[in-house]
Amino acid sequence: MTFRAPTYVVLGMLRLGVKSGYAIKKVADASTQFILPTSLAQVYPELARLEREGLVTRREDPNGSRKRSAYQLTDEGRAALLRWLRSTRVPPFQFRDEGMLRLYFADSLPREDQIALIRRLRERARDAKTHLRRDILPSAESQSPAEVRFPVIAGRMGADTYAYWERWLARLEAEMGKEAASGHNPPGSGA
Amino acid sequence: MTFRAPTYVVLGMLRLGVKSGYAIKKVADASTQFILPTSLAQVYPELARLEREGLVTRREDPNGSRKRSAYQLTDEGRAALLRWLRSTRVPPFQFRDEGMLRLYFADSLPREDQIALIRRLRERARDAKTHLRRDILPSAESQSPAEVRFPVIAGRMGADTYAYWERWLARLEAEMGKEAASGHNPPGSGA
DNA sequence: TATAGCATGTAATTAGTTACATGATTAA
DNA sequence: TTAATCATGTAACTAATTACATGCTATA
Repeated sequence: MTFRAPTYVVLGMLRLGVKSGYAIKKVADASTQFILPTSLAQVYPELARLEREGLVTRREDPNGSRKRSAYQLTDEGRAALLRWLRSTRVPPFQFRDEGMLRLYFADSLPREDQIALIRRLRERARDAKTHLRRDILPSAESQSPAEVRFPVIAGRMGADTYAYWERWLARLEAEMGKEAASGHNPPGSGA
Repeated sequence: MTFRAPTYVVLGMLRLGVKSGYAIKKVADASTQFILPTSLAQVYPELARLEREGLVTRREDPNGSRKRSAYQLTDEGRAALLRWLRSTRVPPFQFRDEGMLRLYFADSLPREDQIALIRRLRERARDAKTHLRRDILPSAESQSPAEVRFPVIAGRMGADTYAYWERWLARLEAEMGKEAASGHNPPGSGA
């Protein structure tokens, strides 16, 4: 049995008291989404597999006459989550971001379009920051009990990172604009 | 014909004057790797496909008696790269990072292990920063001609982001350590 | 009464990685 | 002479997304 990150999204959500597959997807969309997107076609097979392997148990939990399954961690499931959290093997960072890849190859563009690209990246960082601070963090702060602090900490790390990128790209944009205004145009630039 | 990010790694590398599939992989490993990892099993079929669709042309380019293919962009290939760079549709940021996911679920850990997790994440950020600044950026600065600046800019953005995370996590680590030392232990914390 | 949301799943497709296979050349 | 690097590809597998399919319930 091998586990990947989506496995631990499911185990972690169950640990936080989320019970059904549908609810895991909903809560993930309003929280871990910004770290790792999760789809229902991952969640349901993963729950079935975790049950087969004894990390979770399932019971019927109908909502009125609408049927529903409630899952909870077994001791083994809790242990697996802890082992993962404690594991010293942390995979390397990688941005996997198409926007940053565009920045890498931006030399092919004329100066004007380079600046436009940087502006778009900055605006995206600003929007992501605003989204996290306005839509994600408040609900995480209010909905989770006092002893649950790390969802908010992780959300702040994300929001602060976007804010950092916004500043970083604003500075780059300003520098590029100044160069363009002063007529400084390095040879070979442009399409 | 649909294109994804790996397609543009290939087109972008060809635009920068890299010629063979093997060389694309090598250069990517020393540059775009930190944004988007690239494997040979992606590069070769992608080159074949781009040739079929007329975005690149291939010619024999033997190295001594060892055979080799040299690819270069067609006008259509250059246009496709420019269209992508100019496209206003920028996919949303997402971290896709297992380390940050661990942070999100760290409430299950006892205080001591929470601090250890944060320390590991900080050390990983420090190592990634050092790697970029020491191994990646110098070669990008020396190897690329003067009119090619964006590989270095993207590399700096990456390195500065890691440096930011290092500071951010150091601050969090210090705060957690202080709380632990002062005996402040919120109810419900721990495994 | 019809739309949105709750709830659970499978099928098909697309994407990506790892392993396999081959062979030449160069440097230790 | 042997290990590393150059060079090109395919096969097999693993992972992830999108689309499909179904049916109930609450609300506008």
